[in-house]
Amino acid sequence: MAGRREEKREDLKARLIEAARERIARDGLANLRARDITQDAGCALGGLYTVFSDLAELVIHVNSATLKALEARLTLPEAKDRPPTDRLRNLAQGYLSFAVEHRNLWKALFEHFPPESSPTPQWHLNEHLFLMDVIAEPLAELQPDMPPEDRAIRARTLFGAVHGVVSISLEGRFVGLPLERLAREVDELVQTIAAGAERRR
Amino acid sequence: MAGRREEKREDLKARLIEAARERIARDGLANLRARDITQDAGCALGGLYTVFSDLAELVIHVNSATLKALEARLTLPEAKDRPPTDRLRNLAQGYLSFAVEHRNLWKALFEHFPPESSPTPQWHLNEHLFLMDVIAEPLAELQPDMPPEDRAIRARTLFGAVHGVVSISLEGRFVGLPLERLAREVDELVQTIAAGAERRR
DNA sequence: GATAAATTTTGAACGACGTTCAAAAAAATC
DNA sequence: GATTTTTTTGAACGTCGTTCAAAATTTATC
Repeated sequence: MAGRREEKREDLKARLIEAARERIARDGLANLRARDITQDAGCALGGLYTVFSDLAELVIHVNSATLKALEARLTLPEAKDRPPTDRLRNLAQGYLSFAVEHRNLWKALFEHFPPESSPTPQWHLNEHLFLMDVIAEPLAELQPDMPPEDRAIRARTLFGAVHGVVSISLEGRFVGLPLERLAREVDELVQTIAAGAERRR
Repeated sequence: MAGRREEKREDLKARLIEAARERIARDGLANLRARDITQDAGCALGGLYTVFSDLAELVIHVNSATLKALEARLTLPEAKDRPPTDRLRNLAQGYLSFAVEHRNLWKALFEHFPPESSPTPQWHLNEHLFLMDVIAEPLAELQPDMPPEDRAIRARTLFGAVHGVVSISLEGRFVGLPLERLAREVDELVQTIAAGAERRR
C-alpha cells in the first residue's frame, strides 16, 4: 500500500470539488458555504482546509472543471471543414448554449474575485487561453496575413464582444431577451465582425 | 422648523452614500464594510439601517450616482453633429475612459448582486436605460428604416459588445493590454459593427 | 422652563460565516 | 500491543451584516 495515503487525499479532494460544483450549479456561487460542502462531501469542516488553502482555491478548481467542459463543448468536430465564418458562428452559439445550460457554473467563472492575498494562480489563468486559441484558428483563415500577435488580440476582442452580449442578457441587469432573439443577435454580431475582418484582409 | 427632521435624515443619507462611494472607489466593492462607512460618515453602526434597509441598498445608491456620472460623461455635446459612426466611436471611447478612470466604481456597477430577498428596485434598473437611448440615437441615423424595437435590441447588443471587451481587459482575467491598444480594439470593433449596420440598411 | 411624551441615535449583542488548531482518532512502526 | 506519527475532527475565534433595548435627544404640554 504505497500511495494509499495520497489516494485518500485525492479522493477527498475530488469529493469536495464535486460537492462544491453541485452546490454552485444549484444555488449559485454567492450561496456557497464551506459547511454545506463538507457535509455533502462527508468530512469535517476542517477537512476542507487540509486539501485547499481556502474556499477560493476550491472554487478555482470548480471553475477549472467548468472550463474543461466548455472546451469540450467548443471543440466538437461538428463543423470541422466549414468556412471560417461559420466556424466562428458555431463557436459563439456553443458559448451561448453552454452559458444558458450551465448558467450558475458559467457565471461562477466570472463572478469569482479571489482576495489579493491569494490571487488566481497562473495555471488557472492559462486554462482560459484555449478560448483564444479556438477563436484564433478560424481568424487565421479569415486574415492569413495578420501577424499572430495581432490575431491573438483580435481573438480576445471577439471573445469579449460575444461574452459581453451574452453576459448582459443572462445577468438580467437589463430587460431579458427571448433566447431565440439573443441567439440571433449574437449570430449577426459574429457575422458582422467576421465580414469586417474579411473586408480588410 | 418644518422639515428639520427630514433634512437631517437626508443629510445622513448623503453622508453615508458619499462615504461608501469613497470607500468603493479606493478599496473596491469587495472591501466595503458597514463599520468603516458609518465611522467615516460620523454615525453609529445602527444609523445605517435607519436610512437604508441594508448595505445592498446603499450600494445601489452609490451605483446610481456612478451611472449619473457616466451619463454626464457620455452626453457631452462634444461631437453633436458628427456622422453617426463617429458619435458611436466617441461613446465607446468615453465608456472606456470612464471605466479606466473610475475603475472600482465602474466595476461595482456589475459586481453587485443583491440577494434574492431584496432584488434591484425598478427605479435603479431604469437608470441603466439611458445607455441604450444614447446608443440608439446614432443607430437611428445609421439605419432609419429599422423598427424602434429592433433598434433598442441592437443598441443593447452594441453596448454588450463594447462592455465585454472593456470588461475582459480591465478585470484582468486575461493578459492585460496596453490602454492604447485596447482603445484601438474598441474603436475598430465599433467601426466594424457600424459599417455592418450601414451596409444592411 | 420644568416635566412628560415621542422620537432618534446608539452600540452591545446575535447569528452566520471562513478559518484555525489543540485534541481525539486512526494508522504506521517497532 | 505499545509507541510514535499522521490524519481527522469540530469547538472556538475573529469578522461580518444586522437587530433592538436602552440611552440620548427632541418635541409637546402646562
